[in-house]
Amino acid sequence: MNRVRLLVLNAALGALDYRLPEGVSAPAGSVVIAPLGPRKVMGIVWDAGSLPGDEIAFERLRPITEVVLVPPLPAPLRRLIEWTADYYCAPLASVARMALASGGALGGPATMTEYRLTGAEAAGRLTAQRKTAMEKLARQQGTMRELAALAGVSEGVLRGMAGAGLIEPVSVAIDRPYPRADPDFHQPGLSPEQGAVAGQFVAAVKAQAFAPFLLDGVTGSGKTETYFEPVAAAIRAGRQVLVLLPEIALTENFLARFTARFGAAPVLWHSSLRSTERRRAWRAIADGSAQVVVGARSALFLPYANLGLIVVDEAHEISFKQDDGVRYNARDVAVMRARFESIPVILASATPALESLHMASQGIYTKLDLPSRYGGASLPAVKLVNLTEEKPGSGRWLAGPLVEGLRDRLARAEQSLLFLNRRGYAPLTLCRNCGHRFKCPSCSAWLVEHRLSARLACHHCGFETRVPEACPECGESDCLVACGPGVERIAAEVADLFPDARVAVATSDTLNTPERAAEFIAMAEGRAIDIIIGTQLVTKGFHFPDLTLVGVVDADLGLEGGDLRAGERTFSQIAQVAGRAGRGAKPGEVLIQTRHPDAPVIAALADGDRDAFYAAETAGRRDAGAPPFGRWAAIILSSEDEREAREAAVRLGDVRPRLADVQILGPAPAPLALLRGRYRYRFLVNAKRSANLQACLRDWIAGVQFAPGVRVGVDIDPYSFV
DNA sequence: TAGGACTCAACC
DNA sequence: GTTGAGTCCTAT
Repeated sequence: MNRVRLLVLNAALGALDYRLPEGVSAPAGSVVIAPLGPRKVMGIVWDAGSLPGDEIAFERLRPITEVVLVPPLPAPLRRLIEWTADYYCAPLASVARMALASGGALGGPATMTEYRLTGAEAAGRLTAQRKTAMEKLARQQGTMRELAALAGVSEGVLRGMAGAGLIEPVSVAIDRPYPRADPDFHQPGLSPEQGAVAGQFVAAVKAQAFAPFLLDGVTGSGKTETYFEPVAAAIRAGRQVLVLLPEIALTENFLARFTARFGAAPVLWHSSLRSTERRRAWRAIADGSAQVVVGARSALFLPYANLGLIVVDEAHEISFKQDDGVRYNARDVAVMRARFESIPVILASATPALESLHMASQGIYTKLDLPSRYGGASLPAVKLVNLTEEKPGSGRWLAGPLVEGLRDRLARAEQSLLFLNRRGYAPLTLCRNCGHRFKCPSCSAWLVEHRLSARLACHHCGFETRVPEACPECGESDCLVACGPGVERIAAEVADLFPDARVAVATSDTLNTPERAAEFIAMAEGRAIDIIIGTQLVTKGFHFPDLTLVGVVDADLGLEGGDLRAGERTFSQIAQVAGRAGRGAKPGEVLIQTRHPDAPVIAALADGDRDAFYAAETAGRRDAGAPPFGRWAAIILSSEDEREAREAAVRLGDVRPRLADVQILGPAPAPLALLRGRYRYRFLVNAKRSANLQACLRDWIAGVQFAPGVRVGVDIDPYSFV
């Protein structure tokens, strides 16, 4: 019987049965278009008997409209989708949607227009710009945008040249092949330690079996060069590699190193790809021609035809945890994907997550260490600046020792980096006259002043407004005061202290495109910047040889709020940013400003004693029943109506399961009680490892019928506690 | 009485 | 999630 069960890409529907027209074949994993009521939906043919759903008489089934011409999703990916949906309590369709990149990668035009020189002589005189373009574009072909970049002229100039018949359009297939990576392009000289580790990785790639590794090495120990060897081995074996990076802002430096090693850029995947690039990458990944894919977490669910290795770089990074839509942790899902694909996976980090270290200590992951700093550069000396003794002046945030350190580096023509994980100028603006505080209209959060753009912005929902002249509450003018520091304010302080210093602010606001990031890196490497002031964006990836001083403006900032991983996050963030100092021949120094020099995290940073920190943190987690010893989950109930949200929370609370190994806290208003116009109530669930947490949550929630406006979100292993 | 606001159930 | 049908209400 030609009945197929589809996983319809619609979270509320899930499985629906269809009829396969005569002569049409669609094996499991096939992507199809099917009629649904008056419209069409995309779906995936699922394995017979593995999706629960109603059985409907064959005569009532409607036929599938079309089988999409892409390779069927491979079985290991289908298992991964099932596992992810089950583990994170998410609809199968929402997970499957990530594999299809929301479907946008599938359709679309098959050709695009590129341009090349016609070879025609210019009639009459040639403008200087056209002349340059003619010279630079000899034997080149590309889109207007690409050619404009190559020739260093605007697209307008090129359009003019097209009109004059100097360049001509050519229609090319949109899915041009990517340049081939050459595993032997440039063999690097590895240290004996690196060589030994790389050898184990290469053997694992050749073995083609599930093998999870934890690559533990301090910043500058050459982790990237080391894991490039198994990447090369996979390329040689004709298999694909996925490298996950936490932030796309990091890729600039990574791409340069990759290209130097393999002679070609890898295939990039991230959420802001243009639709044509997305389609091209998706198809190359699905047909196996994309050799190495470098991407953000969303690259994890793509339908690789022939995956041979996964690398998760900076594996401790919390940005691998997705906090909207399907709430999954790409680091953990990467390990599961490697298991389903029967391939090795490498988690690389200088400050591994406690969970990863625990897996290694249990013998589940193989831990490999890269101890010494590659090239012999020494680790920076760390000093604490006690802010309760060394008080910066009023409206100032840099204490004496840090100011002296900056002065010293300026005199020696060396670079400094100031780290403060807070964008904008000031996190709170209030009225001196009436005490009015500027709040976001749709979130329970202050508006952050951004002086560069003269705006007040909400960092949760994107709301922005001009900074008003007068207080909207009392009407008084000239009464608004900025409270607390952001990077822009530190930059102002530095400019005031050292008017001649060349200062750059590096945040997601200022480095918001690859071009701007590249420009910043070029300036920093070219020593056109004396003092870099940045958020977490600057904590990793960058390698500036002349940077010898790192100042942490407020080490206590990340410890506030008291969420589970505050200590671990602070430790890894400051350890990472400290690793930016002294990467060249000159030794580095790190100054950490704090009001709590005795806090375990801060003391461990000062002593450079990672093991002491991990030991203390492990003990704390064990006592709290926190991961890796117990498990946490959060349930967030939200509604645009406060009363509706509260009532839903109370009703769910009334039917809470009473189990010995599951403890339920709440409901309580979430710390962010209002987010994007929705009122939020929260339960926290702490379970022993013996409990079946997901089943417990599913049964619990399924027992309550919620009002239509109420959304129920489950967050397994939450990172954000707001 | 046309049209808007709203609820509800089906979608295979 | 999206859609169309059904219901109720109001402005004209």
